[in-house]
Amino acid sequence: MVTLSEENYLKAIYHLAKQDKASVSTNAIATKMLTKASSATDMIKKLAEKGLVDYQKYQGVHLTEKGRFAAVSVIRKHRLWEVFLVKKLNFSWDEVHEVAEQLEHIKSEKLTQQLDAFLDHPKEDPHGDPIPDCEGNLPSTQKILLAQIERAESCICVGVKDSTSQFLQYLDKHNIALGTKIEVLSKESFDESMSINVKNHQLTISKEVAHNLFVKIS
Amino acid sequence: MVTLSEENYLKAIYHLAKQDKASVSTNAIATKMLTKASSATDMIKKLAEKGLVDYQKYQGVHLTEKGRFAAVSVIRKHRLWEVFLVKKLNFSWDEVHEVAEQLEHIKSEKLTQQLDAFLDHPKEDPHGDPIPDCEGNLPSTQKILLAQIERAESCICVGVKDSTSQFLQYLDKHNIALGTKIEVLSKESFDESMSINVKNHQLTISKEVAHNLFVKIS
DNA sequence: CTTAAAATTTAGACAAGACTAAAAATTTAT
DNA sequence: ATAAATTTTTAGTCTTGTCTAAATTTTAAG
Repeated sequence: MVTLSEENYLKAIYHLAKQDKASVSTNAIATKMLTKASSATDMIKKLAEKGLVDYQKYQGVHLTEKGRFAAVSVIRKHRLWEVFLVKKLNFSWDEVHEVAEQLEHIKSEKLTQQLDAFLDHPKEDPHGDPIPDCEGNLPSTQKILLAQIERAESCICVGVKDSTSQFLQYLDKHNIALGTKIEVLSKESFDESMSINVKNHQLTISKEVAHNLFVKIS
Repeated sequence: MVTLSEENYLKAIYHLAKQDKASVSTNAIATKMLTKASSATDMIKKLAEKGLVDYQKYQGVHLTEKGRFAAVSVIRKHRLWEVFLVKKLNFSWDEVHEVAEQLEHIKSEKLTQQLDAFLDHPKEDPHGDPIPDCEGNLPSTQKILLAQIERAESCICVGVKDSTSQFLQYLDKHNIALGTKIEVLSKESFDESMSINVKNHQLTISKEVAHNLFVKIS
């Protein structure tokens, strides 16, 4: 049995590990969990005890296969619930995170399966993040950050990196949603700001925005 | 903020108090919570501290208005989720309790309201129990136990007192569901067993069954 | 290669919720 | 009305997850 707290740590480790394949440091975990390094160390020991992470003192951790599966299972539930909230209960994409953080810990195989079916086996959550299947497989996605586009080119918004409500509401305000076509007009080398066209409106976006929008070339 | 454990105690106290208006004893609470009297005492003190119950040493507890509202709110969520599981996710009425015990603790006003609307403001859960409205009001129900019927008479099943899966599966096996018409043919004074007719099948039910089925006279 | 800085772990403490054993209050029975 | 039985509370302990402060290890700088 994996506790609620353990599930949250596993999720944090999973998200931190995705970036590079190296081991995840105690400090990184503590920062992500908004807790102290000593608390992270304590939890790491419990996770290692249960075979969910590989751990050597002072060397950080790796998820084991068992730990990765547990983490991905929680992420699957989180994203399915987000879809439910938006599609069925009229939540907007900036309101779902907090509630999904609670719902993701509900333990019932049948519930998850039936919810998945009820939603027609969605492939992505409302922020464009892929939903793992029940075996823990994630479809590999071909998305890049808008900031990585260097020349005038057309692309489609397929996801967000930052899903705080501040950022999502900024996107709403400028009519940018998943599937929205974005034409890059120019890029300012001085501050990395970009001039783009969205639905026939020209708009200048900052480096911060460009670094938090995932697109695919269209 | 009311913790998960506190919510469960409040629910227990609410259910125990319904029977008679007298105060609820420490032992009764401990028994219902499958815990020890000393643990119940500890929790009672916390609830009293938070103004959720009135408590005097050795005299048992009463829910305060605040405590009653908190309890009813949890019961409202529990029953709404049960409806969701049966109506939308194809759970049967004997499978919902355990999952609803988890879902009832999710904290989000908006979630509860939207769920209620999504389900078309149901008045009863899948076992015939009334769903409190968002202000904590419960419709008063006019149901009696089948065992209280003394003579040949026709009635309709409107609820169950025991909702363990053993009992619910017994009812399924004999084609008794909410809304099913039950004709009482005779009652045996020796053991309180009853002879009834359900959908043109005659059936003898024990005292135990008759004491756990709610009906209304039709 | 040695030392200073940074990261990590250990030790000891605390709050929530539970338990056991023992003490105190209430209820029941004679 | 008092003794026995039952109920309830208290005292002290345990586990989980957290914290602070101190000690240890690793990393980085010179």
